Amino acid sequence: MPRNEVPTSRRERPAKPALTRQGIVDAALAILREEGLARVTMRRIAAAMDTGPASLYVYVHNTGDLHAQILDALLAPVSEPLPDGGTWRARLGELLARYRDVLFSHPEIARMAISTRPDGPHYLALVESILALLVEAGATDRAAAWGVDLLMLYPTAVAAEHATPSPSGRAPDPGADIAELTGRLAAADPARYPTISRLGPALVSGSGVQRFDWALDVLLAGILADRSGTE
Amino acid sequence: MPRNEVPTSRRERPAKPALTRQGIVDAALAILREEGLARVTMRRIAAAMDTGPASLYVYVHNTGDLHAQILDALLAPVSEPLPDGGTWRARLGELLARYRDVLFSHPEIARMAISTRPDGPHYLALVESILALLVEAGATDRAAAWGVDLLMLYPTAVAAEHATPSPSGRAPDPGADIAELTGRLAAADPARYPTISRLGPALVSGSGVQRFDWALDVLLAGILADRSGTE
DNA sequence: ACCTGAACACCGTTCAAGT
DNA sequence: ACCTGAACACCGTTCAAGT
Repeated sequence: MPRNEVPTSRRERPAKPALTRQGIVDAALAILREEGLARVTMRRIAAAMDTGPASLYVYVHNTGDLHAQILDALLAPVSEPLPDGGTWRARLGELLARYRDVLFSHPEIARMAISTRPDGPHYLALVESILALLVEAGATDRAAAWGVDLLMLYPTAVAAEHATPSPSGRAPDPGADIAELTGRLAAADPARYPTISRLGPALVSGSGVQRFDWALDVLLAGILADRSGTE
Repeated sequence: MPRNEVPTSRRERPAKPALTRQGIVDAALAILREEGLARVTMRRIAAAMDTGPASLYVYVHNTGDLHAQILDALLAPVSEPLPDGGTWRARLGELLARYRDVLFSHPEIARMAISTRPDGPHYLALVESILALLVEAGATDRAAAWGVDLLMLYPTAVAAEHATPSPSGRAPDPGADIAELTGRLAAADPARYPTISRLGPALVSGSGVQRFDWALDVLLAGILADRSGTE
C-alpha cells in the first residue's frame, strides 16, 4: 500500500477532510455545528485536520475569508426552488423566512455577516431572487436596488441580536432577552421616561415571528410606496 | 507626605484614572479613541491603570458589561436638547442622524451594540424621544413600540457594516466597499443573475447619507401606514 | 509549490494569597 | 472588602526551514 493512502477502516476522525480550500471549509462547518463559531478558529480547524495552523494559510487568506465561505455554504438550502405558484409576496416571505432561519440557527454567523458581506454564489442567488420579486411587485428600479439591502439587513440584524458577543459557551436561552428587557423597562423611571413606561407592554409584546412578519410588511409597504425613481 | 498621595508633577500618564467603575470606563474610552475597540481589552486597560487585569473584575462583570458602559457614554451627545421648532419628522431625522454619527465614528461599537443591547440612561433617553415622536406623528401604540426597534436597528447595522470584523489595525477606507462591490457585481454572470446585472448601477448608487435618508422615509412610511393596532 | 514547527505578540477569566 | 501575581487555556499570523 502506498504510504499516502490511509486505510478506510481507521475509526477515529472518520470524516477527516483533505487539506484543500473545500476541505478546510467542511472541517469548519463540522466544528461550527458541534462547538459553535467561537471554536471555529484556525488552530481548532488545523487540529481537526491533524496539522498546524500555518498550513491553512496556503488555502485561506485569513479568518474573515474563512467566515465568508462558511456563510455561503450555509446559504445553500435558501436557494433551493420555491414551491410553484403563490403571489410575489408569499414567495418573498418564504425566501426571507428561509434566510432568517439559517441565520437564527447560527447567530454568530449573522453577527459576522453584517460586517463581512458574503459574495458566494448562494448569496448572489438570493439577492437575484429578491430583486426580481420586488420588480415583479412593482417597485421602481431604485427602490428595488436599495430595498434589497434593507430587506436583508433586517433578518441579519435580528438574528445577530441573539448572538452572545464572544464566548460561545453560554446557551442561547431565548426568552431571557424578553425577561431581562421587561425588567429593565419596568425599572425605568416613569417621570423621566413617560412614553417608555406607558408603552411598556407593547414594547415587549409579540413573538419573534410576529414581529418579523410585521417588519416585513412595514418594509415592503415603504419600499413599494416610493415612486421617486419613476420619471 | 502620606505615601498614598501621588505628586501631581508626575508627567507620564497625566490622566491616570482612579480604580473605580467610572475610572475603568474612562480609561477604556481613552484607549478606544486612540487605538480602536480591538485594543480595548481587559489587559490593555489594566496596563493603562498600572495594575493587573484581575483587579478590573472587582468593578466590571466581564467584557460585555464594559462594552455596554462604553456605548452609553458615547451616546451622551445624542440626548442633548434638540433645536426648538421643527416638525416631528425633522426632529426624528436629527435624532437618528446623531445616533448614526456616533455609531459611524465607532463602527466596532455599533457591531457590538447589535448583540449587546445597551441599557444606560442615554440609550433609554433616546428610545423615549423616538417613541414620543412616533406617537406625535400618529403611529399606533404598537407601531411605535415595534417601530422604534426597526428605526434604531437600521443605523446600527449600517454602521456595523463598516467595521472590520476583528483586527482594528486596518484603516476604515470608505469607498473601498463600493469599489469592491461594484467589481463583484460587474463580474456577476448576466445569465445566472439577470436582475443583478440589469440593476447594477442602481445597486451601488447613492451616497451613504442619501441611502440613509431614503431608508428613514421608507421605514416611517411603513410604520405610519400600519393601522392594525387601532381597534 | 506545498507544508510545518516554532515563535511572536497577544487574549479573558479565575483563584489562592495577600493587605 | 479590595487588590493582585500567577496561572490556565487559549488566540491569529508570520517566517525560516524543510520536502
